[in-house]
Amino acid sequence: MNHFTNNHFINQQLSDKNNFEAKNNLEINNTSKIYEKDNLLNFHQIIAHVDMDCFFAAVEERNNLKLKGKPVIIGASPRQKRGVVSTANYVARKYGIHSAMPISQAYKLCPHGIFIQSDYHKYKSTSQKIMQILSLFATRMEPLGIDEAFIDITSFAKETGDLKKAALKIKDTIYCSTGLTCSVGLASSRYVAKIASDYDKPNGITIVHDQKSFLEQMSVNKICGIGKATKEVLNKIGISTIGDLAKHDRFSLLDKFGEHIIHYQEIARGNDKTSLSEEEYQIKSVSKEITFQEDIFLDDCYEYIDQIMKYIMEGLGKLSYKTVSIKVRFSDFSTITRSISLDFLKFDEMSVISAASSLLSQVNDTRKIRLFGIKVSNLVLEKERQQYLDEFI
DNA sequence: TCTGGGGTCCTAGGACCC
DNA sequence: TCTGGGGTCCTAGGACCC
Repeated sequence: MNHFTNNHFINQQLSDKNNFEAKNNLEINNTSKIYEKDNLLNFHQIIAHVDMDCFFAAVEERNNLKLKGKPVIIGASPRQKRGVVSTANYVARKYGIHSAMPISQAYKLCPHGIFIQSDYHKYKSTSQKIMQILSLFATRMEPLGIDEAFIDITSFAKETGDLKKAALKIKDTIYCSTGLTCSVGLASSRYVAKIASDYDKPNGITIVHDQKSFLEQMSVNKICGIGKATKEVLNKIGISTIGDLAKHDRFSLLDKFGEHIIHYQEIARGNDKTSLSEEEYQIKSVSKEITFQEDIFLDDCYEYIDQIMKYIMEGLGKLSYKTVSIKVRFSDFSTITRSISLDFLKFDEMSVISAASSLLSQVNDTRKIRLFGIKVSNLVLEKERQQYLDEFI
């Protein structure tokens, strides 16, 4: 039993890690007491954060039953010198393998593991199916990457009248359609819902009725947006838990971190009232970068421009762009970017190629290079580009 | 240990305009 | 001769997310 189920302002954590079917018979922990004033069902908005469990690895396991029970590691090939782990299933995690770990290290930890190179297109089609299902329950929806999303389920939850049932319905529908499990967090704000979905993984449901007691003892970096760098600075001034951040003097925070820290403090205080965006998601940039197996000379980067462009044009589809950037990472890992905004919106390949070449020619450095990439941004839909052209003519 | 790749958002300084 | 202030765009770098 965890400390939250002992708390008077109870947050429900409902889990069954082994048997998905048994979910339907789940009971709320007997010690739970839900005070009406703290019942999430009575809040003006109910946000669910749905996070697929070890998504890439789970898709591979579903497609190949022979993988069941084995350590599965998705990412670069272990034969490659450079590359990292993208996703490791729970069996692989027992060996100490985790996301972002160098693949060479993962191989040392678990040489008999099943290493699979990630196939983004395969995962993308499953992701689309999941997003479609989620939209059935949502009045508003914000995907976050390929395998998770926030959904506003206020109406659905209130109609159902039971938050646990509502969460189970979402999980069931995804499972029946894709064979994959996910973890769900329910709260009155998106940030708390996100922390909640992470609280009981995999295949869990966490419902937060009282944000304050749920958040108080957690490390500040549980808040999405507070990473390693910010955490270190916060720790130095005596802030280690979300409760500490909530209590800290606002003006001294403003001094050290600037305006944006106030939003984080409001989240820590359980005051985040922002709702999900009504606008449809539109991509803001398309990029492609390559890390070379062996460092190369600056002059050799030109050879890769064509190859990179193919990816970018594919990703752009009907979007026009205005800004072209290049990124160069040297062998010592220091990185520079150079960018240029063109006079007019463009949609052709040649404009990127010539802009990227020209930016590259302006880099004056003799160090060898481990990564080269191109990005286009300031994207505009074809329809809007036409309007823009009409105004000019 | 040796650090991918695809994104988003923020900050800060400078240019430029009114 | 000295020089405000607001707004917007551009560029570079960095933090952070999955």
